[in-house]
Amino acid sequence: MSVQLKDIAKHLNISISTVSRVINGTGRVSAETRERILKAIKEFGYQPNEIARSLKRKSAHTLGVIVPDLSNSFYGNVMKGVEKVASENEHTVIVCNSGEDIGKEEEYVQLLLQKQVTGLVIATVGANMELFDQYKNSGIPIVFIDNMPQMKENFDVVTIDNAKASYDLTEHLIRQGHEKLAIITGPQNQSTAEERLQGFRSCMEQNGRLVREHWIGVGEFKRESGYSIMKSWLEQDEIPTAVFAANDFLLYGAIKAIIEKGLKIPQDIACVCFDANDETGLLRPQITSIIQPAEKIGSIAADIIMRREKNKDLKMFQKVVLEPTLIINESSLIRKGDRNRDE
Amino acid sequence: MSVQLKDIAKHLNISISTVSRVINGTGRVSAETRERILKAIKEFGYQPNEIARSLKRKSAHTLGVIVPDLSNSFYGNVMKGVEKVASENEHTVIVCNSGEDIGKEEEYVQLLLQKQVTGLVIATVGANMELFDQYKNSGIPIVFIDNMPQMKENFDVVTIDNAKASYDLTEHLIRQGHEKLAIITGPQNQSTAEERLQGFRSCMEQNGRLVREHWIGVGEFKRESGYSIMKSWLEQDEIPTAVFAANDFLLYGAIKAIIEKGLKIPQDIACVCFDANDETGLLRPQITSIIQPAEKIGSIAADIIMRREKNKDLKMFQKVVLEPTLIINESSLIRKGDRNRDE
DNA sequence: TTGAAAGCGCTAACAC
DNA sequence: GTGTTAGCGCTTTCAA
Repeated sequence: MSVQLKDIAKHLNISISTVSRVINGTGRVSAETRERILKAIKEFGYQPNEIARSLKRKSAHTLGVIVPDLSNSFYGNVMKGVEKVASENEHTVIVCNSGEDIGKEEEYVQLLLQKQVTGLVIATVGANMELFDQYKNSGIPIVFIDNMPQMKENFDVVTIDNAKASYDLTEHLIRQGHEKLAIITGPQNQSTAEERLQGFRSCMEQNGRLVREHWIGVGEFKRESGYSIMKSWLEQDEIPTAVFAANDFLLYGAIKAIIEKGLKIPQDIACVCFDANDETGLLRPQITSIIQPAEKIGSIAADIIMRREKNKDLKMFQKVVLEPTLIINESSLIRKGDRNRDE
Repeated sequence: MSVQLKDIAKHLNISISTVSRVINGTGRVSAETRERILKAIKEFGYQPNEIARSLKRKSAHTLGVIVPDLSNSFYGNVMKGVEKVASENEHTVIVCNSGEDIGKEEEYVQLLLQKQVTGLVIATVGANMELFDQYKNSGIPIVFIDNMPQMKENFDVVTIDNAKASYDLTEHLIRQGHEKLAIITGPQNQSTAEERLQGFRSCMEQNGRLVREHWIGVGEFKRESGYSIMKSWLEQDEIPTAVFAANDFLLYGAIKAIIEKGLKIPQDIACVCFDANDETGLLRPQITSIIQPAEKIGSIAADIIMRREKNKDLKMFQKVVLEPTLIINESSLIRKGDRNRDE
């Protein structure tokens, strides 16, 4: 495998450790030999073998990240944040795409453990705690983002207050005069989906609104789910005047159904959701949405790991709760007298 | 570092190598000892140290990927494809975000080399070949996607025919009756940007159209570039009737300028671009665009590396040219009599 | 069928 | 200042 320490040591007729010293800038070496070594290194195109270094130092200088969907721009931004901080700290990052498959997630957790990652950042799609037990006694820090496991007390967490954000979003709809609210959320074993429903519920109750159980749709955080759930509602006699979707894809699907039915947004049905971050500026209608600071979530998560690496015996766990942004747009704004009631 | 081979060997009073054998399923071991070992492994929660394995086998079972922007969904999809194939072959993938910074890209190339990656997939932002020289004699395969370096003969490549796709897109505009075409492209040291301009040019010439040099805008593959270039054109007396953007962000910016000016798409200015893959279904106008098979690009690139790993002495390099899809949408379709000429 | 031992490429204690 | 040497945790000959 190409050129290594001993090659250049032999070439210069000096010991391997002297060469190592100048490479690592550790210990003293005479200016003269240093020169010769540096020259030889360049000449030979020597590159230290990071695997060997990692084995020796017992750290791969690597973070592991597991997300449900790499092509989703929310996670893309999370990755960007993680990568940035990792790189600033001379670490690399291994990405794993669980595809929302809990089995796959589990394999990855294991694999990353074996790869001796410095820490793990994970947007889990389950709530299974046993999975993470091995991490606890391996001493490898693990930071949860987005979805939380049940026993989050023993781990670091960086997230937003989903219930509160959901409450605010719901309140916005109620303030707009809506009585008939429907919600489409995701798998209830994912905490985000569950907390967003909770926030919706508590706001409705707080405001004396009736939550109609048949207008609680549970889908898969995908466009198809949003579409079919909305479609089924639209086939009934009474339809909601406002729809809250727990993420953007669910809403895009719902909107498709609404448009196909010939209804107007927001006049017939107002729409709001999480994560509709419009990077194009061309979405129509423009969506009222809770925007999470995705990149920041990633960078803070990575930062926590870096901190733990420097301070191994940190016993306290932290829960970082970031502030999302509520962006109010045309999809939920009713101009006076502009509304067609459906009955 | 937690439990290791020697621990369970000692516990069972057998040799380390026997334990290794049952873990790897290599060599014969009596059924009885195998049982005892398996039991102990489970009991101890033993996890093999992949770093040590990698050092021994001289392969990290890892792919390196360098992309300009992880939050861009095109690259997100590429990553997804790479990760999928890597995972199927029991490899992990290290991601690096160059941020379109050639210096950073260079550092990453070096770093990944040191990390002993099995192969490198890169969407380079430069055309600098020296950078990749070290790879050549390290024997680590490198696959270029998206942007190509100058001397692509010595490397594998998976891409689309940018010039042809660009030609087709331009031809579509000409067929729509446009005479005054403008193009906004990216940095000319990126082959995609350059080839797309080339394709535009050759189509214009082929069709006897004059290419107006002041309507060739060169920006940065970002929304701001598209906006400012378009804006400057709109401030002049004569404005184009059609705009071709070399990627989606450039176009989104251009559209912003067009709308601000009070002009209509496509009636006043028709718009087309590369990579406007609308996953929301809500973009208005819907964009006529060349869509690249991003995930497939990633998976094929990874596949090439996996193949090279199995067949080290493969001397031939391959150039895989994938077929993109031209999606024709309202942003460039003129209904008869619907056009306002600007002079 | 099992064990001893060499060694993957490097770092770091320890000696000179 | 420089060299010798003992590992890091594992796989894999080679012997027994």
